[in-house]
Amino acid sequence: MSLGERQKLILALVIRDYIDHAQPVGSKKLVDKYGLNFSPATVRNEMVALTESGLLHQPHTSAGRVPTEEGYRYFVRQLMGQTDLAPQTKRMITHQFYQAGQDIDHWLRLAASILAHQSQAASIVTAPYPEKARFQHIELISTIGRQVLMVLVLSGGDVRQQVLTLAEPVGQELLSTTAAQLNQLCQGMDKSGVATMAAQMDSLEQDILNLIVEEMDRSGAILDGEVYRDGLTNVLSEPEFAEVALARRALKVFEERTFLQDLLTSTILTTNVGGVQVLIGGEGNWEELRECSVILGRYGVPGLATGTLGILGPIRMSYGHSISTVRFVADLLSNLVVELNVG
Amino acid sequence: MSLGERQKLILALVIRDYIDHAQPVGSKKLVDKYGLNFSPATVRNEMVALTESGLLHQPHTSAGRVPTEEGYRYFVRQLMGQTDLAPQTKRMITHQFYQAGQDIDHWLRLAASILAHQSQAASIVTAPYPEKARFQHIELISTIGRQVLMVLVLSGGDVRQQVLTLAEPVGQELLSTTAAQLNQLCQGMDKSGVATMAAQMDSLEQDILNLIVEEMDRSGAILDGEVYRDGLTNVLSEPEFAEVALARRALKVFEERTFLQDLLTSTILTTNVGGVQVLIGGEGNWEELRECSVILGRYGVPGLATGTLGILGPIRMSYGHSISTVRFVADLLSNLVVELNVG
DNA sequence: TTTAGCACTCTCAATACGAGAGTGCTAAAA
DNA sequence: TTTTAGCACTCTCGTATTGAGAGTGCTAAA
Repeated sequence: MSLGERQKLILALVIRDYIDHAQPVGSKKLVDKYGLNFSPATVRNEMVALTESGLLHQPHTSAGRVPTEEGYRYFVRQLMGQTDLAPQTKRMITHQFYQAGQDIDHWLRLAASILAHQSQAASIVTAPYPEKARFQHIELISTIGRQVLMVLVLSGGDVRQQVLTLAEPVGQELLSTTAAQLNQLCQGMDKSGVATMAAQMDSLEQDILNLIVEEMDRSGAILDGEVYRDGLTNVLSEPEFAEVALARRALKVFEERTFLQDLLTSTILTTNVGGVQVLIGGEGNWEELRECSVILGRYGVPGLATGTLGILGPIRMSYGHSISTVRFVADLLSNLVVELNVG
Repeated sequence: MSLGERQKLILALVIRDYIDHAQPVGSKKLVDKYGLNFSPATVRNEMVALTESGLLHQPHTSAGRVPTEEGYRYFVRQLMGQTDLAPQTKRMITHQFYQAGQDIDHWLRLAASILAHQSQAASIVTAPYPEKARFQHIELISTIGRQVLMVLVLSGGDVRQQVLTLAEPVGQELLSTTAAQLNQLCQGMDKSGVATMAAQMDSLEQDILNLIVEEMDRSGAILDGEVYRDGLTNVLSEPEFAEVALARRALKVFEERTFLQDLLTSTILTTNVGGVQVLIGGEGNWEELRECSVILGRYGVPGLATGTLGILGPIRMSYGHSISTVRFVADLLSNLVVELNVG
């Protein structure tokens, strides 16, 4: 599909205008508004061509044109070009992160909030997960009665905690020496190493090592940790979701972990850190996302720890701004991951 | 306001029917459907009285009656009586919790899911927060570079973790001895105790103690920890939220932390553990909740650790079932808190 | 190749109208 | 005194009609 320059211009204008006003755009309006130096009739001719190419669509014989999903895709991939946030927006966002201090929980929550606010869409951010976990350190802490808190530090500064209930109370001293012993034995081991070690132990030590293996296993999972969501109600203000059933179906994808898991695993695998995936109109058999677009990005340090972030909004979305925002926030979070790891 | 027995019966039937069908209910229908042994005309007379008392309302001259907010309140407080979940429902819920193992994160997530599913409304569960925190144990773990992970165990098995960045790298041995030392010094202290202790220390120890004080401070806050939400999209399937603007306004209360904070603090303070508060139509100046009802409960062990749970749905909600569910799940969570503390 | 002119199509808001449901009132029955 | 049958009345809601407005496609001229 190769379009003439004028066709590209008209397509871009139609899409931009439609994104802003959610109204079919007609030939006359287009010429008037953007001061084109050719006539409405010419625009109409080009529009016929664009409609035949499947990039535009007429809701009915005598309405203006509306972009099709294909049209949006062409726009995003060929026409839009690289966009960037306004410097002052960047400063503003950076400043907010700066104020959030060093707490990763804060950062992720803030990231979700900024994404939602900037794009006026629903946003999602997953905590960074380490890619290849190695044992680094363990502590065993007696809390109450037979409950023991195990704190496990994996490579990359990833910290897990887990409560285990023992058959009978054990004093803190014994726990401490056990922990020290395990620390020495397992230093730097990966999952299989710890697993074989577990096989050689018995009772208390074995239980603990098995628990460690279990936790390390989880590190492979994409959606293990907490998921930060924000702006779910934003999508409700878009006119395309005036029909609540549509809104409901779309939001369900973000609300239900199983959907989310599928969505993230299927798209994230093909996305590099710093890269951004745009899914328009549920392309790729996402029936639930038929009326939506999703922009997903990945942040972190490959091979160490990476996480996912993204937004969900109507197909009629300001792609340039949204993509830039996702990319920018991803960069900031990546920096955080680096900082936390390098110290 | 004292009603005759027949009026009470009619009011209850109208409300029950309206809850099920979301349609104004008329005199004839009522008599036919529930086999009343008096005539539609009689029902009409009683309805006039109920309408004058402000318990029922006619959308227009010739429609059936619809409960007013006052009507719902009267129903919930005087007519409904104590309800309980069906034994098989209880078993089912208990079973699900049983399968969730001992992970409190799992439990809370599951609680939100069950509340949402049972009531077909949006649900919310906050993690339990300890009421009077005492120092119990601390561990300091070197993770990467100058980053040190502090794991703090407070009374009641409440575990906090916090990362602190030191001026220069410190070895694990020094960290361990420091931790051991602090453990000895601060055992069982409350916040002010730790604070005075901090004043007497210097450098590393002081920094750590101050961080501990900060964490203990947080224990007073109602909405500190994670908040579990579920079923937000349920609300969208209710006909009263066909107008998306309404749905949006209602959901915002659950989505935004500040609203939620206000809501929980203002209602929870007057609710005992095991008790349930019902807020119908945003009574008490909750403009955002004008079209909704909220049922809030409290779980945990007073004086030790308590948390909040609740649901948000349309005013036309099945109060009996919802209240029973909130109460039942609260009980289960309370048991969990007890178990975790007693071992 | 572009453009002016024009008939044509389709939506949307406003209006009208009849069916249906439910009421309130009155007078008779219990 | 309380309950009920009967009936006229009211109001909503779905359907059909209509006219204005916007935008198109086509044709013929520039």
